[in-house]
Amino acid sequence: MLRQILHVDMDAFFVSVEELEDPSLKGKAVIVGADPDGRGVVAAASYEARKFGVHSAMPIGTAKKLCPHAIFLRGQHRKYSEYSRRIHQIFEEFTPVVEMVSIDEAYLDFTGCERLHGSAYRGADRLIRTIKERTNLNCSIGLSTSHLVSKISSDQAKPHGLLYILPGCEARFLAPLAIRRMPGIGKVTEPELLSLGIVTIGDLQKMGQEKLRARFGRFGEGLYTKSCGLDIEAYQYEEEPKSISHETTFDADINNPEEVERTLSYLAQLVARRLRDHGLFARTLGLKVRFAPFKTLTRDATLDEPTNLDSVIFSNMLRLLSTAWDGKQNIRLVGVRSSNLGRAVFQRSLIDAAQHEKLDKVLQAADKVRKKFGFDAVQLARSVEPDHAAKPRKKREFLGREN
DNA sequence: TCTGGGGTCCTAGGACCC
DNA sequence: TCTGGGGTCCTAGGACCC
Repeated sequence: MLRQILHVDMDAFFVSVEELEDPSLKGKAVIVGADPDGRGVVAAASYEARKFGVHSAMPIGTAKKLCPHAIFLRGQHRKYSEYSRRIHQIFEEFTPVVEMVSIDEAYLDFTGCERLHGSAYRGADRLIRTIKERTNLNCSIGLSTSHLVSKISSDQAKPHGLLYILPGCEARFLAPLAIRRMPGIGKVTEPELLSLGIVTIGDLQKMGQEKLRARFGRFGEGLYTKSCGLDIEAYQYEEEPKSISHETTFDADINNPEEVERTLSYLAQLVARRLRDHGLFARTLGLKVRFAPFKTLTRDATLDEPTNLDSVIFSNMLRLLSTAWDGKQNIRLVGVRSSNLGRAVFQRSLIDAAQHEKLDKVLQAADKVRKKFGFDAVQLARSVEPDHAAKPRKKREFLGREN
């Protein structure tokens, strides 16, 4: 049976939600992202703003220069999640096989749904109209026999379009497209390929599997397979995270050890709480430091006993920090990462057991208070500033990019 | 242009083991 | 007394995605 895979992508999702909340924004240059006078990036731009060259991931200062008259918004992640949930519900009315890949994007498998929808094409058309009727949001859909081709064709269909690639026409559809359209080819690989005279996906097809493998190894082999429109493998849905991390960029570069430590303490607590929320323990802890000139380094430590305790994570961060920083260079960003995650109950030494049990109870109580009053209601002593705010200099709204 | 934050996956070298 | 081969784990860095 021919597979029928849809890739559904919301059009300018963050901006469109903002327009629903405030219709006066419609048709204007709107940019959702960081503080335009601070250091950050664009999360989403309206089509009007894009005419000035603004796009997501661009430094926000650059966007302001290109489009000074734009309306700059910080973004309301809760609202976006709410709409995302509603859209997800609509998807599930169309097929049981739904994979949300991000807040505004999903794969739907329509294989064998003819009795429900007629052709997959008609089903996709009805889905676009249903989403519009029920949420007043536009989306674009790519439809084909593979995830990869549908993903690329939804991009080509934007805005508010539906593109159906007939079975057997995948390679022909891809051939004229620029290599940058291919997921996995980014700002580093693109120039590398261009320098070899590879400009379009068709050039990849022509080069052939052997040559690409010789030049790029396994990555090249994958490139060839993808250029022909074949999925490398089925998408598997991971419900369990592989890592949990938090990081923060300072308003201004700093070299004050107390402030660095206070921030690490705060981040360690964020990570630890999320581990406990998931019922997970981390065996590997990582520190990330970005210095003022954007040079980034990481330091890892693997523990004998997995942990989800604030204090254990924090003390390891201090240890790693001492190996990474001489106190002289200015620091731009610090991050705390936990990985090697597992659920397994581990053995503690008997002497520690009672102490750990006490600590666990305290932490559970803290998590409860936080659920009620917000994360900042309870803090490790180390992350509280001597005289005022109980958090690092800056607390940001979520600003994940939408595409 | 002066570059966020949350992730995933890949590579490569060294330690260590048999 | 100039040297193995395979497997696994760990660390560091980097590309890429949304």
